[in-house]
Amino acid sequence: MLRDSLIDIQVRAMPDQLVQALESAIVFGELPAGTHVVEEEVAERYRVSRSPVREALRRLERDGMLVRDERRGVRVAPISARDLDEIYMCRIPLEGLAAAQAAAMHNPDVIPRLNVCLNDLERCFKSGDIKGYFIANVAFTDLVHNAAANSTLASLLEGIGKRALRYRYFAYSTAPDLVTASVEGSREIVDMISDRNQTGAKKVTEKLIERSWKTIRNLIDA
Amino acid sequence: MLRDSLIDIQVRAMPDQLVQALESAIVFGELPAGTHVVEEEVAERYRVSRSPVREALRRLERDGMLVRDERRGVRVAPISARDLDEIYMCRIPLEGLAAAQAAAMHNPDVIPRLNVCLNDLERCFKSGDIKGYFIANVAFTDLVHNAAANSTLASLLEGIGKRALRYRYFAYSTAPDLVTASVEGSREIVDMISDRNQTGAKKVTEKLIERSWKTIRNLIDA
DNA sequence: TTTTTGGGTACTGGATCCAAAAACCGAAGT
DNA sequence: ACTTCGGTTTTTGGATCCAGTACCCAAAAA
Repeated sequence: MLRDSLIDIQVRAMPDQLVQALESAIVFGELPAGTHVVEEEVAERYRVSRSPVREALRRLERDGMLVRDERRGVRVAPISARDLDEIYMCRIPLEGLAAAQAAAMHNPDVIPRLNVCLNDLERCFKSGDIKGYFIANVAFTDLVHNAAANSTLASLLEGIGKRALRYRYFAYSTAPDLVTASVEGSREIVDMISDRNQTGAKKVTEKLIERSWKTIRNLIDA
Repeated sequence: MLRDSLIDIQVRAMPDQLVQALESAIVFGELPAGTHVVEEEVAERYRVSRSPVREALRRLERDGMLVRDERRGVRVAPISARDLDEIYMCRIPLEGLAAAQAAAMHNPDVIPRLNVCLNDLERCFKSGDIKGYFIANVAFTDLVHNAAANSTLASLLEGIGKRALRYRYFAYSTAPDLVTASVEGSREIVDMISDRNQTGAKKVTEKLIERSWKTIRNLIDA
């Protein structure tokens, strides 16, 4: 039908786009921690009214990217060692579970897609394209999350994954050589998933994240 | 001044109140799964405009209590064995982590408070007060979550905890004797926490939740 | 009788609008 | 010079308005 071919012109709802835009601005440090975000300004900047902006801000608040002072507006969430610890403590078991489930499901056509991602990852790593590396990395983890076939788990991970990304971008952009371990680890995870090795996938994933945690932590403390 | 004495009647923000109200209506089955929730009706029912209602609905959607069909509004999320499985699969490691952290922190004055909760739990159980039992149970788990001193973890658990509550209320109200295991398990958890036994607390918690999962699952399948 | 089409209705999503709280600023008084 | 008070401005939070879309039903066409 004609409708079917036209229907996806309306790609995404407006608040989604705003969330996307603000989110990456926060992750990539264009909006530094603590910046006061004013509804009216965002609305003007993106040529929309305050309604969709308000919704977008609420969502970002819920994801922990923004914090709200009642009746005083929102500001970009501060980053801190404490916050980092909280996030990673939660990420470890959840990412582990996702990897294990992905291995358990063993959807045959995710392996090639994971490999494609892996290549992107390596390419960006070698060419020193930090931002590109992060895009590829998000795509990779998203694939794993989807392969786990648990939308509840996926949405939990999406939220804290983004928060983690802030710290990771901060860490990797100050010490670019950190990505090495990440690339290796990702390859190991793919191996475990294609072997249907649930506990293996879980263990490898948890180790990788734990290591990432420690490394970032050291960098922040310094 | 008179104004000052009146001003704090407005204890919480309006959307919060709406979330609270709708949430419990959903958990306790007053709004059955699939019910179409119309913004205008809710607004009229609670004597507010659509703005705060919209925000409340967005939040409930985000927590998985409501689902949205683009441009067609929201309805109460359907319940299903699949959904139950997703929730519990996530709850197990997270609740386990929370219990372990609570044991690690060992804030001395949470133990008596947990015991108070435990008594409430037992009393409601004995008098067959299902709804009261649930209130006490939420208070209990909230205490554990707070004792873990990880607000990120707490907020993750708050979200899926509520979704789980729907299933638990459904299960317990059809087979009231199920609560027995829950009361015992809760006591064990308190013991582990006061012994500062992290792995023990984790194990016991995970077991308890896993058991609850299986039981509810059987009931749903039937 | 079944399918299509047109109009009417209902509801969401976005844009204003308005009130009230908080931040800002400047003048007066200590 | 420093604080305090009062008015002004900014900005949030809630109410209302308007446009666009999906749904329903009835009438016309096949």
